[in-house]
Amino acid sequence: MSDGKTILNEWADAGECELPGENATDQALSSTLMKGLEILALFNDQEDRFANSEIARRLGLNRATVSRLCKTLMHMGYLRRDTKGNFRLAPRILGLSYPVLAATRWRHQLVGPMREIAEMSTGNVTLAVMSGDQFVQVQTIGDPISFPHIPEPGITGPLHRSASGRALLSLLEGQELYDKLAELRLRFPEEFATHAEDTAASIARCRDAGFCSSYGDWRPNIVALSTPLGETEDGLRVALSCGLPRFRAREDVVENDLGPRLAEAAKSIRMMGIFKPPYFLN
Amino acid sequence: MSDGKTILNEWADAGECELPGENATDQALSSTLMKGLEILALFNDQEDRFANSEIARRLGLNRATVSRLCKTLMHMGYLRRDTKGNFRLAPRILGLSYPVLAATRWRHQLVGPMREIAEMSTGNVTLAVMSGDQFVQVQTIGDPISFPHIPEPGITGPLHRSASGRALLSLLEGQELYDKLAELRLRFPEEFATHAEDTAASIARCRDAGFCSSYGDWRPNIVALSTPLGETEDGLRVALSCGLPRFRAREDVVENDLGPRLAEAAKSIRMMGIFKPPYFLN
DNA sequence: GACAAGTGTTACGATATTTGAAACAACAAG
DNA sequence: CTTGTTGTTTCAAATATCGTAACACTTGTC
Repeated sequence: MSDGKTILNEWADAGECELPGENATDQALSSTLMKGLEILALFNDQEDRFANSEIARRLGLNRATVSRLCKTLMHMGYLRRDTKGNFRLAPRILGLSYPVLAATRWRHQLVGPMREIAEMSTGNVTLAVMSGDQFVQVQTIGDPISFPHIPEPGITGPLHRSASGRALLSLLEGQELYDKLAELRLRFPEEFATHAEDTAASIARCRDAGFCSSYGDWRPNIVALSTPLGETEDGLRVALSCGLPRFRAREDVVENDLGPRLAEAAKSIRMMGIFKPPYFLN
Repeated sequence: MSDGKTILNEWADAGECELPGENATDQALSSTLMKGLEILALFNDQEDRFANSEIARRLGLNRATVSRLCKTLMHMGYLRRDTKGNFRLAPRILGLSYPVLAATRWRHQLVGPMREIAEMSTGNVTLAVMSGDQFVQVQTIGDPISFPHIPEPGITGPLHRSASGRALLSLLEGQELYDKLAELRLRFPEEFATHAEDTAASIARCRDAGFCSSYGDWRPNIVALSTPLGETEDGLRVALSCGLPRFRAREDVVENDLGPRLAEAAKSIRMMGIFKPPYFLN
């Protein structure tokens, strides 16, 4: 409780943060590179193809500019054209990810425990790491059929509006937490305010009970549980989460059975010595 | 046999291809975007961190330029700094890949058959697609421990110097094959010549016997078998491959037992109707 | 068939972005 | 305290990028 209040105070302080210089076109950043990356980031699981003009419209760019950038991206092998002339991501883009996957070998050791949790909860189980103002799933266990989205490494979501994200936030302390919250507030002003209390409560819950829950905060029909695992030696913050379709998740079961069991599983995973434990666990 | 000769002839023709205009700085390509992407592509499973000056040295760029590009990449969330100040890929880069994974749902249907092959062969089994002048693994089954590299989606390799790549090449016919070979020859002039005969033989083998084999052509200590599956509706060419440590792979077993079995498995996978079958299977 | 509206690409000149040199601070090694 | 790194920033010069315009195509309508 008092933890929650403390956080909310830090929160309020985070109101006065660096507005100056941010909205002006940062002359130290390469705008061309940004545009190219923004094109790649446009694609998602719902929209896997784009016409040139559609890209131009969404990013507010000239058609000619998009044409040249896409040509470059194709030349580099990250974009392809399908039979109808639309742009698609080329499989080669997976090659950029591989070094990250290869660097996180500890994932493989957690597959066993994750499977157990998946069976116990009859849900999806995921491993997420913090990356900037998002979490990124790096390992998933689950049935691709029973869910609307396909559980795969690479799914990203908001830190402040999801169980995984909040468990990750609970791993931060002091200045670092302060900075991250300021960043989030800056990036999503309205959303941040809406979810501030829930986020604070979830962070406190992670510290006190070892897990937090979210009822559709991110994906409307998914109830999620998450527990902070800790930090790897190379500085990645990791959380373990579990997702259930809403209709199958009774609140009292989630809070009094599943949650504690997930926290328990996290505890035994921490015994493996992969992670530097959260600061609040002595 | 005659097929192999035909290919070799096409090969020879491929000698006279567009040298002009290629080496000059293509004014239609965005150089800044290319530099940024080259920075990201620098990382691999062996080298997962770089100092600013090291990047500058490898890409022949000014330190100041690299500083600005990396700042941009960090701003976009694809690069991070570790505690020692080195640049690393940020997990968020996985997010770029997810749309590709989500678009290839058929992968999941093949996990079962792939498991069977893995048990049968006691090796790694992978699903690879063609992307530009490389193959990219999109699904892997196997033991991360028994191999020097970690089997994961995102591993890329050469088309002309690997079993997977050659099986993929065997899916091309006519002009398309011609063009692809020309592209490969242009990009790897010396390597291409060295492996030309093996590549031609492997492509012929895929047509005749339904599989091809490679004894360390790509990874020195790995013997690989591969079979072409076909083409998906959205134009991705797919091959199914199997890798074994060399010491465990007796050549006669590979050629007379494992190979035919892999080809057989491919045949039954093709019955699932996911792929447009190779042109040479009427 | 002819027309109109839309798309994607290529020139080309103007302009704005990027570039490299130089200076700086930080740091490590001698 | 040097000396040699490294990473960042500034600034003017230069170059690469941008938008306009024109082109060839496609698509759909009448």
